[in-house]
Amino acid sequence: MVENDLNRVFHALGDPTRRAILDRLAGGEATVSQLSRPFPVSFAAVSKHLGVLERAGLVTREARGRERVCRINPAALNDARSWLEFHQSFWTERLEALAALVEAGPDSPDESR
Amino acid sequence: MVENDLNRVFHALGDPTRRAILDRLAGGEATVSQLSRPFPVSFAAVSKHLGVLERAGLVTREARGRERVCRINPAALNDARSWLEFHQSFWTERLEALAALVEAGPDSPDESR
DNA sequence: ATCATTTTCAACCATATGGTTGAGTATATA
DNA sequence: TATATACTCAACCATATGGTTGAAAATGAT
Repeated sequence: MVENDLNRVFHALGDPTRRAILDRLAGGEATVSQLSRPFPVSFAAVSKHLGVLERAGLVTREARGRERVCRINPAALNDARSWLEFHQSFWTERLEALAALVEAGPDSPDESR
Repeated sequence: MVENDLNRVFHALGDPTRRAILDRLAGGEATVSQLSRPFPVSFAAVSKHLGVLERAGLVTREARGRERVCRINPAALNDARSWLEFHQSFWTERLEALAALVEAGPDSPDESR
């Protein structure tokens, strides 16, 4: 299920409007109309984006009267960040290993096969 | 341009096959056919995925004879990780602020209005 | 009760996406 | 030279995506 979540999270983050919505939400909660105001797309489009973000777990919508208050839920970013960090740490390790090899001496610089 | 890169990187990471390719590549470089072997899609499909990953800067393809050697380039993950960490650190700060408020005393626990 | 506001939903459209197959190109091998 | 291998490219297909507009539903205000 983490797999599926990662799909949804990364896919949600792949759209600039949705990232902008999250940026805005980082400044505090907001209603759908407050959120949609600065964007050059229709109200309904923003509502759809919020649906995508909500399904990815990145945003929660809570009814308050006739409004929906949206909040960011950065906990959903954890899996994505873990994934990225795993790959980056792998890279760091490899670079360090390479540097160690290079420093150890130019005798066996190539062990790629 | 970072914007555009983020679009491409997050979009590329949104597909499970592409993440699996990166996972595989984390184990070391591989040719396109080596990469495509374990996947239940056609050779051409994997080649396309590699194109997406390459355009996102996540993978490099280098010709070696008739083969293409693919390598992961985790440096491209930097922007994505920065973006995620910004939003998470924001969140952490807010949580800490909330915790501080709660500890400070139950007199003004609700300032959400 | 009526009207306005906020939001979602449904239908629709153009384009993007991920997949296929088949042809084409370049390199290795017989 | 002929043939097999590794790969990309082009054309095509089904579905997903992001956008629109126009109801519809629920709540607030008069």
